[in-house]
Amino acid sequence: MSIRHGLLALLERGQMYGYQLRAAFEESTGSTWPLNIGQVYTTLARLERDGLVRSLPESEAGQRPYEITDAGRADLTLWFATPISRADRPRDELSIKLALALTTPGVDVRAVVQTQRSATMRALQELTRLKYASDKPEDLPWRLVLDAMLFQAEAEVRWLDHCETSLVRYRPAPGRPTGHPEAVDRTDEAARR
Amino acid sequence: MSIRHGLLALLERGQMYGYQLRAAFEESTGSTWPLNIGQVYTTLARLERDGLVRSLPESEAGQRPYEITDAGRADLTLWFATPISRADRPRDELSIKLALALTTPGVDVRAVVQTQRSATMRALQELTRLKYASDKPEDLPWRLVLDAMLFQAEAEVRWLDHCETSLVRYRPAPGRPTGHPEAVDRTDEAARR
DNA sequence: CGACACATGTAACACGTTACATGATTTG
DNA sequence: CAAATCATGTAACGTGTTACATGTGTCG
Repeated sequence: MSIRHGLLALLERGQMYGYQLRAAFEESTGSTWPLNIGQVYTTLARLERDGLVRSLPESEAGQRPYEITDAGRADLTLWFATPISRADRPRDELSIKLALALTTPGVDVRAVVQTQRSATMRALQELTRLKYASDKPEDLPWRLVLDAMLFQAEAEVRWLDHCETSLVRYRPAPGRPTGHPEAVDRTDEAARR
Repeated sequence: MSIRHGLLALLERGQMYGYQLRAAFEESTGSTWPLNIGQVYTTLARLERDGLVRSLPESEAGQRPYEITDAGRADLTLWFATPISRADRPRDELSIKLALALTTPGVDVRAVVQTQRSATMRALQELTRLKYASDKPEDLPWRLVLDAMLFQAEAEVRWLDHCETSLVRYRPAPGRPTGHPEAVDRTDEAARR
């Protein structure tokens, strides 16, 4: 649903053809999620089928611009007016992974948490670097997208720490022992940082 | 990729058939993301095709259990050992929406932000209620999944506030005026809460 | 008996990615 | 000229959702 409405929003600024739409989309969102061109065309075809856009005659240079229709404008207005609910977001793979790790025999949950934490911390640094060492400091849309990722990564690190803390007191369900009984907690908990 | 590995993890606990797998998956993740049964069967078929699980003869009651193979176990181990990177997560529809709202003519960005903020705050309250008024306080996997959602929702609210702050100083690109010049900021900013 | 939960599957569709085919234009 | 970029499309596949078809077992 994301791209569908994204293209509609871009077309609200004026007529554009596929290649332009991809460039505009990536520019608006800071090239964080590259948009593949094939999907632009298939999405445009679906939008036209649904009456939300209208394709215009191909130009002499072989470009086929599209324009938004009234129905498309209505759809777009609705999109902007409707908040995105938790329910219609994709499953969070990380929390599923952690939840399942807890009940899967032979998995060192703390290792999983720590590996993820390192990766997320690295991502955090890279994002911070991008934020300050960039050539487009004036670009508010881009900065907000970047900030969203920063906020999310920070929350993830906090959650991972929270998981680690919770784990200390966790008595695994019947199965093989984990190799780190709770008597050890103070030692390596303090040593790791 | 999420469910594929999720099913593998569940099968690592022992043989199970489709219906059981769905129940176990939903129980592990707190029924937050209901898993549709059709997908369980198609995913199992793909896993079998790829040699990660093996289907066992149908029982007298018409149940077809599956067991994980060595290849499946290897795949699962790799999954747990590999952190989930920012790159392979789905696009964040909310930040795309906000980014595009900024450059779409006729959109009241502040209204979009505030509507979303209200919705997210409501979700936050509901999650908090669930956390404390639940009949499964002992269930660590479920609690961690819930906490992940709480952390994310909190981060989202902070980000939305951050957006609103950034917006105050934002001078929209050439186009029609927004109707709330910066001279007004102190008034409605204070009145809203 | 009839309704409901259990259980397996299939079909159709939306969305996303990768890869390929095909040309026009620009530029070193 | 050759290579890169611009530009449009299609095919194949993975993943996810909804809906339907089908049958068994249980319980009021």
